Amino acid sequence: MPELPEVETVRIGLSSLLPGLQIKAVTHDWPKSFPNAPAEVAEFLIGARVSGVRRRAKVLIIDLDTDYSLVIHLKMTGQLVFRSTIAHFGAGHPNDSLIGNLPDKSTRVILTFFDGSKLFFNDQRKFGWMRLLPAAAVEQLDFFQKVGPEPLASDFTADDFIKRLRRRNKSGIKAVLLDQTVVAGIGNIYADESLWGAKIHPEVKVCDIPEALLKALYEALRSVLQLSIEKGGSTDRNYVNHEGKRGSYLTFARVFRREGRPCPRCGTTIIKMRVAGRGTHICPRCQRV
DNA sequence: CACTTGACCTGTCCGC
DNA sequence: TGCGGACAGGTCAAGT
Repeated sequence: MPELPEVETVRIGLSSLLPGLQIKAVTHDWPKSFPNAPAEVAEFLIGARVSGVRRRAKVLIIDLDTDYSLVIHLKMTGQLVFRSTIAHFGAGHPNDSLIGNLPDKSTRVILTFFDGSKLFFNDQRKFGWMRLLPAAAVEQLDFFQKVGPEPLASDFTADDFIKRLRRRNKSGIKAVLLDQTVVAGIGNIYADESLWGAKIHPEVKVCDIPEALLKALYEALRSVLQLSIEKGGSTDRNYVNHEGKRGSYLTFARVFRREGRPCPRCGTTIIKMRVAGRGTHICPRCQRV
């Protein structure tokens, strides 16, 4: 669920809060959430100061002044919530906050800083993880070696996009969009939204899609991702930002989670189907190619 | 090789 | 009300 716009929203939030903070303590209740703790934690995490927060694909990277980095993948239900003082560890406004007192039963890791603030890594389904790695080792991770380009990078062109799609010419377009080695950061929500935008059926093979439609898909994908970042991402069930607040993109979604409701373009009822093993939302009239 | 399926997990929702 | 099963869907590994 956290896809590129959700992780980017968290990055933006934490970038204004974490740099300069010094780590005092770490607790973790679920070994797989922090698999290489505690081996190197005492030496390279405790006492370290945060020097910056980055994102690559759906991965968040918290850089430390020990030349180590915390690499974090939220997978489906991960949350990173920052609370500045004990007084604020309680619930936020009920209208916009999905979580209350922290830690709660899905808290896996807590970073405590010397000023009393805390960063909570919550993960209901325990698929997410956090790893402490030498900064130089981060880009050597198998995932980063294979992951495709950032779709919002200024130098990522429609030609680049189409060339990469063409390498999977015989595969269905949705499966290709979800393949992180083709383009980074796209998940189920933005695959469905961008395919609707370009009027492409998710099961159509790449080789059967006209060039002009692939170019439209490039434009739709970039504008959907950009809009979602502006709206703070999508909150379907679990996603919250660094303040524990929901994102509002789904208010603007055209097809995702809108089965049974009219297509905003032609009024045809949106249907839900299964493509590439995922719940997939389409307008059966608009998306016929 | 490319695709599909299963595993990793928990919470929610639906039908009986 | 309780209970089993389907479903949610990011990524990797194993199977077809």
